[in-house]
Amino acid sequence: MGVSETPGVRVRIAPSPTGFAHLGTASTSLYNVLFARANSGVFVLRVDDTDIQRNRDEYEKVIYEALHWLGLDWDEGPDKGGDHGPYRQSERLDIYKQHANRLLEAKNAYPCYCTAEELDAERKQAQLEKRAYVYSRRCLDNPPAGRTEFALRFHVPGGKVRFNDMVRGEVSFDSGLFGDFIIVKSDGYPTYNFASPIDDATMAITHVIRGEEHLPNTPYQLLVVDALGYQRPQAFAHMPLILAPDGGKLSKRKHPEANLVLYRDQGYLPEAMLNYLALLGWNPGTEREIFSLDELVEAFSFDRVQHGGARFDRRKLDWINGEYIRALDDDELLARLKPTLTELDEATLRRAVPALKTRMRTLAEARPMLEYLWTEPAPPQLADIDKERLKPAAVALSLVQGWDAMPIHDVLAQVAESAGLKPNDVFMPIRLAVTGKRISPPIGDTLALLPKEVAMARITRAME
RNA sequence: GGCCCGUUCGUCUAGUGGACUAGGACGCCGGCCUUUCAAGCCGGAGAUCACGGGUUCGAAGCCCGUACGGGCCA
Repeated sequence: MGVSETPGVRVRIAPSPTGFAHLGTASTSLYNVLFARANSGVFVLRVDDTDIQRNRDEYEKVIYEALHWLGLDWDEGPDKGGDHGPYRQSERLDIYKQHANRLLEAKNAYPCYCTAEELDAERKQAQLEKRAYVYSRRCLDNPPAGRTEFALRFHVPGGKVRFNDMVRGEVSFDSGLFGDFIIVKSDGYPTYNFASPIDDATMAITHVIRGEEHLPNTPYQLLVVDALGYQRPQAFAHMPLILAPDGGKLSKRKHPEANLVLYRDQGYLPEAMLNYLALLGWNPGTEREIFSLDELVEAFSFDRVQHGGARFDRRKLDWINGEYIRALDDDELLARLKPTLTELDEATLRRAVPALKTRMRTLAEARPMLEYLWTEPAPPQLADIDKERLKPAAVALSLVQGWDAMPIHDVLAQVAESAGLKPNDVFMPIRLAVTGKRISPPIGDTLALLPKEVAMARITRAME
């Protein structure tokens, strides 16, 4: 599309391994990958694990697994290595310490001995006086003596902080409103707004593409970068949040459906998922809706990204997923279905695929459709008239040449016609007899997928 | 509470001052097709463009305010 490449692009995601992989992580990763690929850049995975004390490895793997499922692979990361490691924040504590010392020496930071209670009091006082709270700078001007426990505060120089956002254009904040913020907590751990810009700078990240929730953090991080004498990223892109159906942020706690692998387990195709995620907050400016990853790389641009959050709509996802399933060729669909239907032999499944294809929005919907093939259904309660209708059908079926969908269907259609009935008057009792359900594949397929003896036995049983 | 972001059919969105009697998609409703369910095709309902001022010959689109929603900080 004539979009010129930016050389040397390096982008990153920095997920926290705090449980399951979140939809937002998938979405952010996707946009990073799109940008990296369009610019022949490098995609870095960094693990933001400074807050986590337990089970780090496991949660990290959960994220890897989810991203691999989507086909969003990274070039550098804890598991892959690279020239800008280490890629876990927990392994970079020395780096943060060095940088903190630099700021301390340059008087861009100072120790703060205030207790939580004192700070709280300051804040309440400000609220009482109805003015915006900023730290009093007591520990800069006149630190209390005799205390040993301290945090490190950044000495905010004041003035406007401006930066370029590829989604929103130039953004500016007044740093006079910030107050001196904490960069190292009293336990020695860096805060997010300290660690993150250091990582980005030392990892030579050129473009920071992340969720809109980080927009207010950006000026703090830029202040740190400037004070350290690093180059700022060339640009940021703050992507709209994925909202829950109720309009709030999709949170891990309140919304179990934020869990990415759930969608895999429920039978969504990764390529459909990516397609839908891309459309949440972005549009191509045309009426086209279906895009492969490669096509997204081609079509995507930040200036067509929405500024407000977008609600996650499962129904639209369902539709897109159905489109992808229908577009799969039979062999491919078979391969995707196989792992979820271990009860069935491959030959049977292969025969079922064509009939299933237009009937599924998710892979998981194949199961209730085919369950009768390995589970004997309870004998149906048929009305007497239906039992009567089964009799000529059973006779005709027993005489059928070749147990295949087409001849079976034709024979049953004849039975109905010669009895002066609508096809469904005959088909439905058979469907019920054989599957125990009102919904099943087309009648010929429903029968042909079962061995003839089994099908006949179920029909006979239903007539009793 | 402060700062920031946003507000067009139920949802995702098109729209960058006249082509807007506001377009598309999902969903919904109806019809056709049909063997149930789907798929497919055709049609329909659905948005006083959050509200109030202003600028302009002309505003969904620009400016100001209000309301509401969301995010961040504590």
